[in-house]
Amino acid sequence: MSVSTTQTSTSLSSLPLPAPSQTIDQQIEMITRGTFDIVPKADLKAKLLQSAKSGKPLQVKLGLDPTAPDIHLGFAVVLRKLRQFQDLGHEVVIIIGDYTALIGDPSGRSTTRPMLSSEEIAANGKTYVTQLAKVLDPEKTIVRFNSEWLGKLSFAELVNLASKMTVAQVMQREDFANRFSLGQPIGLHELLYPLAQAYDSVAIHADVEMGGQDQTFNNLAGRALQKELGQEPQVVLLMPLLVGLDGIKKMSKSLGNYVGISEAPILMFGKLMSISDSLMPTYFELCTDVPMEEVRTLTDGNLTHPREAKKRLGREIITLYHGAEAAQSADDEFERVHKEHQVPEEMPEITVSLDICTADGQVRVTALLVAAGLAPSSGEAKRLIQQGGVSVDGLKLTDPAGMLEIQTGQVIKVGKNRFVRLLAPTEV
RNA sequence: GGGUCGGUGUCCGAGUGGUUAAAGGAGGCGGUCUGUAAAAUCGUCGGUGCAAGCCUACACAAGUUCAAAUCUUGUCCGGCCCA
Repeated sequence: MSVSTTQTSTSLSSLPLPAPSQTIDQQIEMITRGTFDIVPKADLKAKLLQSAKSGKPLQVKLGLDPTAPDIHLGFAVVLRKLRQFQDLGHEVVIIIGDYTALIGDPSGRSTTRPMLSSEEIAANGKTYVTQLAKVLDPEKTIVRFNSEWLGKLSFAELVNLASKMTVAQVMQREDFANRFSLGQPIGLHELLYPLAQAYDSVAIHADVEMGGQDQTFNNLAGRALQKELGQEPQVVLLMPLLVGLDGIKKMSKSLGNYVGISEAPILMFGKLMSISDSLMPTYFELCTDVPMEEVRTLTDGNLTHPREAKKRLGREIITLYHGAEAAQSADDEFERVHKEHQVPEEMPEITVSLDICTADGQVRVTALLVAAGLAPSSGEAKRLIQQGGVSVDGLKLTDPAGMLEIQTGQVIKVGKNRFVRLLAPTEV
């Protein structure tokens, strides 16, 4: 039986549904893992049943900004859930919000978002496809841009759409309500965002919309608008926002508390080892496929030493993105460096520039740290040295005004885990 | 359009003429302790310089003053109230 997807031209394929080996209830259980909320759960079951009966895959929507993609573990939480749908035979529709971004000039301040040209958007779209392929199945992924339908809306149509929502409804949204009560500005256009996103769901006839917990309002708006316009409303599936390495804020690149899925295994491992113990259960649940029963054993301090559990966590995650071998060697390397206090095998190498050297080949250590990128300024370098945070070949530096004779192979260590190997200056 | 309040370092926030590179908090960074966890604890956080020092900073600009984050004027941006 072949399936025809009604509304798309960019569909990468239309595969017949494989007969899933799990029962619907097992599928529900799998999908439910880690979710923050499913609204309403009963509808999800109904949709899954219906799809199984008709052989027509569900359209699972995810909306994204057209900014340069940056896939970290937090983002991957949502993607991995989408992947589960694909593994059950359903189709994922990625909507790149190029049009919503064009409207956007968020919070007005000094950071005017540059308008993206259509070429840039197309380029970003491509990048997305490659990046998403690390988690998603490209065969079952459709990428669409919302300018396709939003750009065609006439003002009259927009007004009509806008009439489906009230200000009070929009102001329910927590961030709007907060900003309003704090006296922070809210641009009128920002109120249109939920509407625009909701219309995306209408345009593609979404069956399920995935999103982070912070998207609750927008996604529910989609559900409401579909109902309003006579479509069967989508099920809204919300994933919690993964807490970042700091243990407090959500993982994001701009906060610097993230683990990118393309990062070097060793780096990933180190970052994951630094998370707070209390984060482990969440990370296991959201970032790995370790069965929940086993997770409970791993995260019970009486049954498993937290350190071992965390190492396991690191290996599991790295295995997903780099393979089991890379995971094991990252673990081994970590042991060497942190347990046996050896120098890592690989580290950045810096060739010392001649113009910071004196005639007899000496370098002021503060200048060296700055040149090596280990300190942002010489003042900071000085501080690091004074506080005993810098060592050369294992010897702590004490004099911030000190000089050093460069020898190739010298290893500079700053703080606990920043290493650089020096290469002697070369004649130019 | 009118009235009114406000714009301080990464963020929050004190400071209403000099001793202010600017209190306090958050956060960051480094040391000790550890499991590169948490908690605790000590130190540190504009730039440059080996240093003395110099430079740049309290929205922007001009001014008053021996001296301005602090006073005046203008500009820009924002909140609230009224229309």
